[in-house]
Amino acid sequence: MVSDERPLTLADIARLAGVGAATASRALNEAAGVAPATRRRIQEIARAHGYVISPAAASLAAGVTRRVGLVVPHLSRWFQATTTEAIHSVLAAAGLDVLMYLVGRADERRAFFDRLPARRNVDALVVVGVPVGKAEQLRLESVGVHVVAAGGQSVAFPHVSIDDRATGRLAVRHLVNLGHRRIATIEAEDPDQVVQPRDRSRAYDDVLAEAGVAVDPRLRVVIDWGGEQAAAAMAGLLAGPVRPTAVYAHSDEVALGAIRTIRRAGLRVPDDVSVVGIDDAPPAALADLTTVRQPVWEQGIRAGRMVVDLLRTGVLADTSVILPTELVVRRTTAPPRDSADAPRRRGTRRRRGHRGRSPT
Amino acid sequence: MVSDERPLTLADIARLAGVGAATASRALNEAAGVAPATRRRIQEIARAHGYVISPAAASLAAGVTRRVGLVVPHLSRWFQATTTEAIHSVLAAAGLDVLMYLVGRADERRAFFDRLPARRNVDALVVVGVPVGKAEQLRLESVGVHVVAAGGQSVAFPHVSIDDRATGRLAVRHLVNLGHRRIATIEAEDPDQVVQPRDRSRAYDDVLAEAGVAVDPRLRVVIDWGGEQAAAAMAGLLAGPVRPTAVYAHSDEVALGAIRTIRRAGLRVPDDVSVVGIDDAPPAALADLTTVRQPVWEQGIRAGRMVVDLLRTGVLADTSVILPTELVVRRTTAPPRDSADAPRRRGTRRRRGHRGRSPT
DNA sequence: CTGTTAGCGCCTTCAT
DNA sequence: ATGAAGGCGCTAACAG
Repeated sequence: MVSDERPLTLADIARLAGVGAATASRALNEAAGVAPATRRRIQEIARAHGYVISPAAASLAAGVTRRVGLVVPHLSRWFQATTTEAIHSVLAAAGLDVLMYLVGRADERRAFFDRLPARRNVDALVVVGVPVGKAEQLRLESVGVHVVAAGGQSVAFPHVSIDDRATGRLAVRHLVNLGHRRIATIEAEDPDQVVQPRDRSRAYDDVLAEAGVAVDPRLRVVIDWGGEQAAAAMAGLLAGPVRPTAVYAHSDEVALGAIRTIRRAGLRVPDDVSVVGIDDAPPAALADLTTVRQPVWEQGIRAGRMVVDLLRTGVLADTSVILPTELVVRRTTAPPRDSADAPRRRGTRRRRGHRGRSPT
Repeated sequence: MVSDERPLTLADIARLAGVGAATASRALNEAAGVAPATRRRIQEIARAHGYVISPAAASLAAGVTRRVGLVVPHLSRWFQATTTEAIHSVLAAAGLDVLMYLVGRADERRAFFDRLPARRNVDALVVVGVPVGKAEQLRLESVGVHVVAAGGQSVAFPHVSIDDRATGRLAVRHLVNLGHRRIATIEAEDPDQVVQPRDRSRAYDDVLAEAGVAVDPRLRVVIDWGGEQAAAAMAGLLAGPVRPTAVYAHSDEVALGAIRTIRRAGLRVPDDVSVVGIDDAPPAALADLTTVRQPVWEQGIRAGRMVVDLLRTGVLADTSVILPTELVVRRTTAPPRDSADAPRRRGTRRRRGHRGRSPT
């Protein structure tokens, strides 16, 4: 078994190549000031002997870690998982290692910023969907780690995200355009306060006001993020005094939960109730859900690039990147059946395909 | 404001506390041999000054990284994301940092094992759902990093997983017990070869054989993993010469895709076609899908503990942990409908439907 | 219990 | 273009 030999050091390689350690170091790091032939020879020897640099030593000597911390609440959430993958792909391509910090619970987040494990452990931090307060920001800055935010609204840092208000408007506007007036809204609040759905809620008020529809508080329900909670909320809505002809959900997950309840109640989607979500996560397509798509992968890519740029140059051209969203019409929305709610036309059932943008 | 001051070192803290560096080191590392009062004082000073140890220096001196590498194909897959979260929670609690290596594509995996970027970067590796061949195993061992596998069938390493064959049997047996005989199977193969569905396929043959039902190759279809592919496959099945009364899908994702197609075709689930999946991922509950639940979080926890034990003691009590799965009956499976009252589009050979009893 | 002394493996001026 | 030497910050023997 080979396992217990002392790993080769730079000095070993240098000796093998008949050069000094400094030259070996320069050669292996693609640093300037080495004769091409020498460099090749050294690299060849290193490769042949399976030499691997000691990150610890390099890090200690050079003062950089070549590591980036990824701070994210939950990987089980599609948005965060996808963003994380995208960020990782960019960082990995740039030769940076990714340290993962999962901070879903508030106490985990506090502990993270308290202990600042990232302090000397990473060169930069990417926070995905985590609220970073002013205090944390200062703390981070004073410690000299760069920070980039993705998918949140941490205006304090360079960030990339979508416009939540415009996104919500797309969804509600679609329902209004179909002729709906009794539109319920299921607002998902993150129990861990990670996501502030404020803007998605405002969008509802905006569009209803523009359409001259009074907001009926009985049609607004706030839940903890999650399909099950949404299902329960929908049950309440169906049992309530005002039955909605359409539902605006803050996410696909919520929308899907609502749909399950509607179907279980013997009602049909979209014939009896239309439902629209936000995200266009994979289950949305499988459930034929009308939703507003946000470019999740792209957000991660952009955030990753920001970090790489920051690490390379120390500065950033674009400090705020807002990506566009688009309505994806599938088969969970249709005009309301009851003509009292549909001034324009009676509900006709659509059979096939029909993907694409909505009548704005 | 933002300080460019040199970060405090252990020596600074030692001086501040009026002790030697060694004592300070011992105090901060909870190592034995420090007077309680002294220790408290040192810790207090360190905290007050916001001292943070330099991982690089500690690592270089001690020869361990206190980092664990997590090798996983995709975070966007529910199984892998959940397992990853679970593993992370255990490792974080043990004070270990987690380095993430995403190797979804075959070339990424090859590159990983070729270059072994983890080589001197981590103390151990957890591989989640990645096939590790004999060659890779030797490579890893020769480098002296511990390896634990989760959710795969890498018998070469300490591992935790489920029994895929038994799991598949649960699903198919359920359909058979309901009285189904024309059972289609949609087998999902990972295009990246990460998952080998062999055992889930065998389960189908097993149970059908036991039930005395001949396997009809026209009812077996193999696809690339994914809901969309499953939807297409289901369309093929419905258009085929033998219409199944039930479908056994290799995963929930596949099952959901199939259901969409069935519904779009104007058929009903489970009245016209029953569908069963595997996993019990969150969308399963939302879609009321009958499925076989596997304890994903638990698998991650167990794998994480294995690593921690390995790092602490160097050995492992249990080197192979197989966790149980269970059938979850929801509303996508039911006995086959009597052919007499089944409206058909094309004539099919009718077989006497054997009324099923209630599911187990 | 505590201090002193050596490195850990590499990068980086400085010479040459 | 290359080599020599110092030090990055910490831990692990040893002494005391």
